[in-house]
Amino acid sequence: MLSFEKQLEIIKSNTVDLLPEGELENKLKRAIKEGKPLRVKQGFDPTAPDIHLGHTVGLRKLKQFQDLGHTIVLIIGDYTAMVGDPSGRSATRPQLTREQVAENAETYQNQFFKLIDREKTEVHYNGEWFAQMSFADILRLASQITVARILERDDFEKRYKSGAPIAVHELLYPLMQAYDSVAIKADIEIGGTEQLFNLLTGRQIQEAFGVEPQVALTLPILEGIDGVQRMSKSIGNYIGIAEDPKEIFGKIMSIPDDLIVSYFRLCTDADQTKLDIMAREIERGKTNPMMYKKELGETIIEMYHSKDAAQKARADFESVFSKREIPDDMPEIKVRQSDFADTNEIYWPKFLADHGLMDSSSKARNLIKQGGFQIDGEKQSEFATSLPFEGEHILKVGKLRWAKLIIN
RNA sequence: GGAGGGGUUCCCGAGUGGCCAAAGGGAACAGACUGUAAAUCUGUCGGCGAAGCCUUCGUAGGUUCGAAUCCUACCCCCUCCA
Repeated sequence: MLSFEKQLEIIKSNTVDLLPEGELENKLKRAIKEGKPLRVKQGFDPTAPDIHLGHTVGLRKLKQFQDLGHTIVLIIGDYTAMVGDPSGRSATRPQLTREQVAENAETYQNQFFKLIDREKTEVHYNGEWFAQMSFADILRLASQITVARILERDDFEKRYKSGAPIAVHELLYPLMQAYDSVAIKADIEIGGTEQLFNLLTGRQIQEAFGVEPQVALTLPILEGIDGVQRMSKSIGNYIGIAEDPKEIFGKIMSIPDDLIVSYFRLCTDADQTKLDIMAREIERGKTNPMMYKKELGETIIEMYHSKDAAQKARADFESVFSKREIPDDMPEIKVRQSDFADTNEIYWPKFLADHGLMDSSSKARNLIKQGGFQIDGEKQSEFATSLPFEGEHILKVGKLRWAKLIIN
């Protein structure tokens, strides 16, 4: 094990809250002295099966603990998923069925262990204890906290005041998460800043059940690629680690520039010195933010896929978007001249819609009007091309869609 | 059980008899610009081979020359009082 000071430094990096003051120090000292690793918990509800960069902030912190020799305890919240964490939510979440949860949990775990050493991780489903509980047990648990206390939370308070509905089972969520900490005797629990209440409730409930209270460690919340809301699958502003490298690279390139540094900080191993230099250079306009964004894209793809994939994704992006080259793989559309014999021309709006390049011919017509349709690199301003039209042609529809048209 | 509020185009949200394919915002898309799929600006944003027509405002009927707007029934959601 590393020295106390060194460990503390690593653990504290990037954290927002570490409560209560000084308690981590005590636990850590004791752990080192007794050679007994800390039990570090984080739970995930398998509400959606894909892990995205937002999740990796916590997972990477767990990894640090793991590398320091501590024990990671992963809770897969199959029961809590049936409630849906109300944290930061303004509406009741849809409840999932057992089947959906089981399915998601499976996919989820496979992705977990891209970051964390499977061998050294303890995995629990919270169904392990919740499925056993009787109604009397639930009452006992529920009696440990007051409604006022739960309603203190920002999100509930807002919903309550604004008259938005709060279902009773939602009130149970913090207690369930807290009880997880009792069940696995967590020393530390990790979560995003919006989890602070849940984490602190954990302490209270642990105490009530005679377990030493955990330390609450919160991490910054990663913004989604829209740069506004937190990264979340349901909002659709996420980058999944299992996504296609090209897709990841593209999404990274589309994040607002002022997110670059925080993405580097929270999602990569870049050290503080590098982050400082980067922030300064971007601010002074010394380096084009694009350079860092590309580096970010490569770094992240390399972490979850491979160096090759990273380089390829970058090269593809550069050729298609920077140099405006034609991509090497594009769908082919094969047609015959005789297909258009009745009008003796190809009417593009309909053609593009029929071949799935546009949603509808109205939209296609607009796109052509706006100059977004090219044949062999030439903007088309006419809706139709008269017939004899043969051979291979490259169609560019908007900025992203390409197709090779083969007519004979 | 009682009283009240509401369901509008991808989302939020205006609209209370014609001027409404429906304000505004967001998202999305396109163009310009840029060594970014960033930022910014402009435009488009139900469907139809452009006129004009067709289908949309919870569902089903009805009133009217004409309904998102009025009436009836039904479904769903929410709040408050008990």
